[in-house]
Amino acid sequence: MISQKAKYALRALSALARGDRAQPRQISEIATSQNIPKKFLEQILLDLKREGIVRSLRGKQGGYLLLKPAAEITFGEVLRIIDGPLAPLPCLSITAYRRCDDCDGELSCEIRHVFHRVAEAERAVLFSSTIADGIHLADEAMAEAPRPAETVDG
Amino acid sequence: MISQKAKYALRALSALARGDRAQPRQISEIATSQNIPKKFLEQILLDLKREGIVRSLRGKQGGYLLLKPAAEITFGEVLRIIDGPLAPLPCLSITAYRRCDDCDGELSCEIRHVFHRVAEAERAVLFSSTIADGIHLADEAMAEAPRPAETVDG
DNA sequence: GAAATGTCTACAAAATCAGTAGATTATGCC
DNA sequence: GGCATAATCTACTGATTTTGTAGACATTTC
Repeated sequence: MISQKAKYALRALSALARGDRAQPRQISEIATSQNIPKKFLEQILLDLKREGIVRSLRGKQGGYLLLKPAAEITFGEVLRIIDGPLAPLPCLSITAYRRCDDCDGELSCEIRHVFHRVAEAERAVLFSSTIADGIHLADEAMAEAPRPAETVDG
Repeated sequence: MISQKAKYALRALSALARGDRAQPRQISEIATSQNIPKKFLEQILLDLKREGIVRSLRGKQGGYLLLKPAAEITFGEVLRIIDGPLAPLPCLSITAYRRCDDCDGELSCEIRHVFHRVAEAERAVLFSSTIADGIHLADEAMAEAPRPAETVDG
C-alpha cells in the first residue's frame, strides 16, 4: 500500500495538471477540491517543490505551478519523493541501497532474486506512467462507462 | 518495502524446503540458521500453519514440515498471509477491497487506473514465483558467480 | 514423569503515519 | 508604508504498526 500522503501528492499534481499551465493555483483551492487537509497538503507541496516538480509564487495571486509538463512527471518519481525507496527490499533499492543486516550474501539469498523481478516489473509501470496518463485514463473511462438511459426520446 | 516479518517467513520456508521433505525441522534450528529471533519466528510459523502452508509436530522429534511442495508455494500467497493485501490502493485489493474514503468515483480517479497496472504487474511476478524458484535462482547464481582464481595449476 | 517440543496471550519499546498549531516571510495592492 | 493574502518553516501530537519479549500452557516421546 502506498501512503495517504502519496495519494494526496499524486492527486494534487493531477489537479494542477488540469487547467491552465500558466495560472497558479492556491493550496486551499486544491485542498478543498480534492478533499485534502490543507496543512498537510502544504507540506506535500513543499516536498514536491524542493525536488523540482512544482514551483510556487507568494503573495496575492500566488500559488503553485507545475515545473514540467504533466506528461513528463512519472508516478515513480513522485512516489520516491513522498514515500521513499520503491524497492521491496533495502538491498534492491537504487536510490537508497542498504544491505539486509540479517542476510549473509546477496547471491545466496533465496528471496532477493525473486524480488528483483518484482522491483523491475513495478518500475517498468511506475516510470512509464505519467500524471498526464492518469488523467487521460480517467477521462477515457468516464467517457465510456456511464451511459445512463441514452436520451433517445425525440 | 515488505516487512521484516515477511522476509523471515519466506526465508524460513526456504530453509524448510531445503532438505528432507519428511524430516521435521525445529523452530530453534531454523531460527539460528537463518538469523531469526526465535520467539518471533514461532508466531510466524503459527500464521503459516493456520493458513495451511506448513504443519507441525509436537514433543521430542517435533518441528515443522511443508504441507505443499515448495514449487507450489508462491511468494504472493505468503506475502498476503504475513503482510496483508498486496494491492497499492485499498480500492484495488482483491482480498480486502475497501473504497478510498476521500476519493469520489473510482472511474474518475486519476491514480487508480495507473496503480491497477502496477498491481497486475506485481501479481504476475509474485504468483508465478515459488519458494522452489527462489532456491533455484539462488543456487544458480552461487554456481555461476564466485569463480575465484579458477584452480588451474596442475 | 521428565524433557523437549510447539501453542497461546499479553505486553512493550520504537518507528512511522497522518495530521495540527502557530509563528514567520514574501508579494501585490492601496 | 501598511494591510491582506499567500507560501514557508519548525515543532509537536495522537494513533497505529512494527518488531520484537515474556511467560504460562499443552502435547508428545522416551
